[in-house]
Amino acid sequence: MTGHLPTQNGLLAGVALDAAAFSYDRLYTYRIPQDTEPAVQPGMRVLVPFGAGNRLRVGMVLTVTAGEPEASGERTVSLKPLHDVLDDAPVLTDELLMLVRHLHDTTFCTWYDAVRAVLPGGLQLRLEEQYEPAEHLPDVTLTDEERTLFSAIAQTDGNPAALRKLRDDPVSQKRMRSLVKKGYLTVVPESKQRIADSTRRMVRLSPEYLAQPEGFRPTPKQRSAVKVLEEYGSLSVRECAYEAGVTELVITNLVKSGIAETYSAEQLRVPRDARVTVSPEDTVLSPQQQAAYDAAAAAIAAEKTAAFLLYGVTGSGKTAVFEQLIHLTVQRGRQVLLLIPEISLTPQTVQYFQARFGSQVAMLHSGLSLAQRYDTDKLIRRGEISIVIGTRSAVFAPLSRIGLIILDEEGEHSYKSEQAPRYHAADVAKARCRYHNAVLMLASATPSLESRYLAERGVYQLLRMDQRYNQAPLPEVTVVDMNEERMNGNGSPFSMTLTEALLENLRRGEQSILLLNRRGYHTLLQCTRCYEPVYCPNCSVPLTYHIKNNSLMCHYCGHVQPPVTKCPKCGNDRMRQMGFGTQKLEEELQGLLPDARILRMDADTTMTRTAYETGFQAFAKGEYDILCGTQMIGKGLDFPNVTLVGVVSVDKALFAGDFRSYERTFSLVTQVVGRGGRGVRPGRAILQTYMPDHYVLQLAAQQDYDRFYAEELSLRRALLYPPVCDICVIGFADAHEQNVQRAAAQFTELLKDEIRRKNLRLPLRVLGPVPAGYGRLCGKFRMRLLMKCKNTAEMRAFIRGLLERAHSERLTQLASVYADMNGDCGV
DNA sequence: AGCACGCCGACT
DNA sequence: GTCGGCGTGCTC
Repeated sequence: MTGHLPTQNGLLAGVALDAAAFSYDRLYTYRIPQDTEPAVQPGMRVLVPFGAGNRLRVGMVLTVTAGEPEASGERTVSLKPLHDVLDDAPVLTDELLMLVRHLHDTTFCTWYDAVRAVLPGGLQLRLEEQYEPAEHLPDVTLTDEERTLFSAIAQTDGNPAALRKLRDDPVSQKRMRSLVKKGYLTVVPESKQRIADSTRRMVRLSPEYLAQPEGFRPTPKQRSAVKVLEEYGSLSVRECAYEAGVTELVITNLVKSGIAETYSAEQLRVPRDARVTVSPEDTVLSPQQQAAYDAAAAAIAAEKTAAFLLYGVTGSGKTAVFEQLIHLTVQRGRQVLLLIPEISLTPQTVQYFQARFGSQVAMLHSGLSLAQRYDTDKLIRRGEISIVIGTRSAVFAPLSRIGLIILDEEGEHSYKSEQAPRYHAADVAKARCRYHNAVLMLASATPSLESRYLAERGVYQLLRMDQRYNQAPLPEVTVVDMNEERMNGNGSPFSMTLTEALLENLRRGEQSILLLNRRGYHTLLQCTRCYEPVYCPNCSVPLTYHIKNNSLMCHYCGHVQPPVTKCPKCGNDRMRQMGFGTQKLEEELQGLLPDARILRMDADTTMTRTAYETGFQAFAKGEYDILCGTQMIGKGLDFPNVTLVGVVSVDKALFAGDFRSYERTFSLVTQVVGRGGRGVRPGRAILQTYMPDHYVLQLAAQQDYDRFYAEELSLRRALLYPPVCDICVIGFADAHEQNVQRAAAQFTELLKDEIRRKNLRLPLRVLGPVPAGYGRLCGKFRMRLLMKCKNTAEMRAFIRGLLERAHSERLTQLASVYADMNGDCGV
């Protein structure tokens, strides 16, 4: 209707803004000035003016379009232009841009949340504001303080360090703002990349010297440096000085006199020295492994998108199948993404694959420093990496020719992000496989109900490996009723059966693994009069006593305090230590078996990854007799000498308040039992419980996944839980309980109203709101509203609408609100 | 989130 | 009469 207005068919950029709140997050359109250099493309970052104050913000260009005449007119005229282009070339590929859209469509995040997830680490920009005296000083009076500050700023003469000092001072910060307002200072934002390429200053003999050494007269010290250079060719300045036994000054002079020259060389902050020591050609697969391999290999060769669920019992040799599929994919000139659930598993997995594929393998996980991540991403982009092994976030690795994506232990909940964007790695992997015509392989000894259900419906092709490699029998499992032990007067955490088995194993020089899902020494400190345990001041969770630092700790928020001697509730001065954790377990065990060499592994002892690695290696080498710890010992590589697995107690995990509690416990027990008996000797497992008849423990003891699946599925059908529907969690959190309750109540009303107003026909059942498992965590009260629904685009749009209305009706001022499709419903 | 606009009470 | 309190609405 305004088409008659003069329009230049300029280019427009759709920009995702950094630091945009959900309520006003959308793609904003900016005019691209005609002479912009370099040419703006999707995937480049830009600086744009935003809001009434035109403050500059970082944004990511997602689209570039020609300004259409009909959409232009008055609107186009008022569009603001881009302020600056921050990248010379796109930092996101078309595929990664597609993933940004996918994340935004499926996970209730802001556009830039999605951008941040796919943006290679280290490329994150920081916006720094520099203050400069204005060119034309306005005629406004200043206070004395302002005048003093202004002349101080003028005196720094643009020296960044001096300016930063002034800027970081809270008192001058306020005055700076008023100086800006009065027009004395202008703000010049500068975007800084946190990590840059690392280079080393290298030195070599100059061509002039090499052509005519006689023409130069080095001093004796210089001569020794020249000797080193003649021997090594080129090396870093520091190394050269060190080798020659001189200071770096000598090298500087050597360069001055024209004998040598320096240049800078790229330095990678990740090791690149992996050697191939094992040929994948030598691997021989069992018939079952071969069958699984053949099915997936056919799809890889056909370069057709396909998804497989590899159900392989513990010890069936899934890794060898992966290895062969990876070998095939790489031979065909395509790349592989191998995802594993935990950082602590990466070193072993990487070692295994580097021994077979050398330095084509790279590791990518959140434990890397920003610099290491940056360098790894650089190598991947350059195409020097064919195989990326990593945890959840590695699913965004900037590979360009993916042929195969493997998710090992696919049911692990670490594959689901608990922060925006709340994506599941498998979902992203599917999107990438579709884009690349690649093969997706989900693998597990205990596939998630969801995956197994999809396999049944033909979405995934099910590949079964139900025989253990080398026909090693599964451990013989004994279930011990701890109620009987108590009645017989055994108050220790170890039943007679387990004690005897441990002794027997020790005598035979064989190794044992003990699982307990409780960290710390005692689980809690309790008053002998009112029985009240000592709680964390931030969370509604009892504190755990740790003997090593003699303090009470909270495993949720990290709170540490000295043990109390008086009950905080009733003032009684007799406190008692209750329950037992891994530390106490270790101590009791040592008392029971004084000669045993015991290794404890849990989140406390393995704070550093190296500790975990060395611990595992030491155990594998036989330096310990018994490994005891929490869930983390349930995974990991084979320990052939382990012939006894003891589950001290997992009862509590069955009632964690989440509809997945049974599934998780089944999976944990099945996996840890499967750790045993992998070598030539048969294994046995002892499962201690106060609920010996509980079917989940019974089925785990029998390693009967199929029956567990059938039982659990009928339960989920009856109660309407995934996989027969989807669950969207709406979470509320705030420091004040009342606010959370009010926000949750208001949201529920709003939801009812929207259902009525929009005449929603989609299947939907609402549960709650209910307080989350523990009322308070990290000082915040939490509540949850569960929406059983179908995860369709229509439903997601409805939920997005709810969130938008919650924001516009200022419900978010009471508490923070988020939506998470198929996220964690419990604790 | 930040900024402007706008509509009311406390002041020179 | 005006300065400034913060409720309301918008951000290409």
